[in-house]
Amino acid sequence: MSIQARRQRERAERERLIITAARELAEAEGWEAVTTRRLAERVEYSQPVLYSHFKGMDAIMAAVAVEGFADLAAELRAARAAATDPRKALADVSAAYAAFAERRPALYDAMFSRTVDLPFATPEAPAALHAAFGELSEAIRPQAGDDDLGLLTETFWSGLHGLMTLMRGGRLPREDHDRRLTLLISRFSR
Amino acid sequence: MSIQARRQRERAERERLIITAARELAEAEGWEAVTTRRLAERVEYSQPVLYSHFKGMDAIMAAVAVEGFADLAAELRAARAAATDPRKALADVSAAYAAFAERRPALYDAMFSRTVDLPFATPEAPAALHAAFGELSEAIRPQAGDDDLGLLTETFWSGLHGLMTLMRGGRLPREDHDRRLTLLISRFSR
DNA sequence: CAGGAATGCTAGCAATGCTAGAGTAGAGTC
DNA sequence: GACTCTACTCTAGCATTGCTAGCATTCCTG
Repeated sequence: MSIQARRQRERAERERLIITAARELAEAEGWEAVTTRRLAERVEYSQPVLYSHFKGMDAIMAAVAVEGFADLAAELRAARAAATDPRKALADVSAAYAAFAERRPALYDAMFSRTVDLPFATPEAPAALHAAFGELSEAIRPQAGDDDLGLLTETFWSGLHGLMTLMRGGRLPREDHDRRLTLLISRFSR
Repeated sequence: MSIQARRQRERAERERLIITAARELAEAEGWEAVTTRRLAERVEYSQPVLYSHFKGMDAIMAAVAVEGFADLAAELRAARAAATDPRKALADVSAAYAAFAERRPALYDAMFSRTVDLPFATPEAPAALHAAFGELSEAIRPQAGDDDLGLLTETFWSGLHGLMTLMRGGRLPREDHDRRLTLLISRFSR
């Protein structure tokens, strides 16, 4: 029994190692640089080991994304907790979201842009994703009025997501980012 | 002289052929199915011919994107022209944008999601892109108030783009799309 | 009807995701 | 304490990718 437990523990540790290595590699050089060979070399195992843990590269990316949800949720929560009044809370949470996307673009892509095999808009979605979404919801709740809070959160989130992806793809000039963000918030405020 | 002219014409035709084939292949099976070999087979030339026209696959995708800007601009213009009052114009143009993204997802990705080597937020950007952006601008102008029209257009566009990409990536439930779109428009209306 | 230049093809390279099968530990049994 | 057997990891390889070098061929020019 104890031997099996130790093996399971070692396996879990190695899985974490793989996920961390994949994330670090992606954040350092982008997802296109995360190949099975380079990842295997980094964790000092052969490629087939990766496949004993994950179905394929997509599954590895999904695991990285799940980690990212927790990080994002924590940062949004911190931003909301530090804010004094509701209006500032929305601005601060939005700024935290934007900062996260800017600071960790590869991680953000795995979470929100790349096609990964994860449940999103269902109860089975990762708990951390619900947590992050909940932070956005609470931040915008004071501005909901008669609108459905869930729908409003989704729509505001779309605005944030669109701003970040279009800017990062070179479709929007960087220098106006702050003004666009302010404009988005003001239009979503009653 | 005439011979050179004919050759140039034939070359241009073949280039169009390549672009069209790439777009059709992408729209039928997605961009990951557009490989140099399949594309070459489709246009009934060998692979190196593609490289005599384009620097690589990215450049082919960029050419497809430029074609797409013209299509989108035309559809937005038609929607705006058919609308009776300003409020309806914004709704119709937004719906046309969403319909375009839904109907031609691969084309939309090349235009707005994939990283392609094209100038966007500069005067050198494709004229058709400016045209499409201009349609959005005119549609939202009545709602601008004291806000800068360019920034407002960019921000509203980000909202549309975010809605479509998140929904298509499975991050937002499809069934609420219309309500989210309505909500976005209402928040951007004065 | 030759000479030459443009043009398209065959063949191949390095790298990709993924897998089959061999080899090697270490755990359980007498 | 020796032995079998299971579980695990690695080497080697497949099919496919984007891209390129160098050879044929074709067609225009004089």
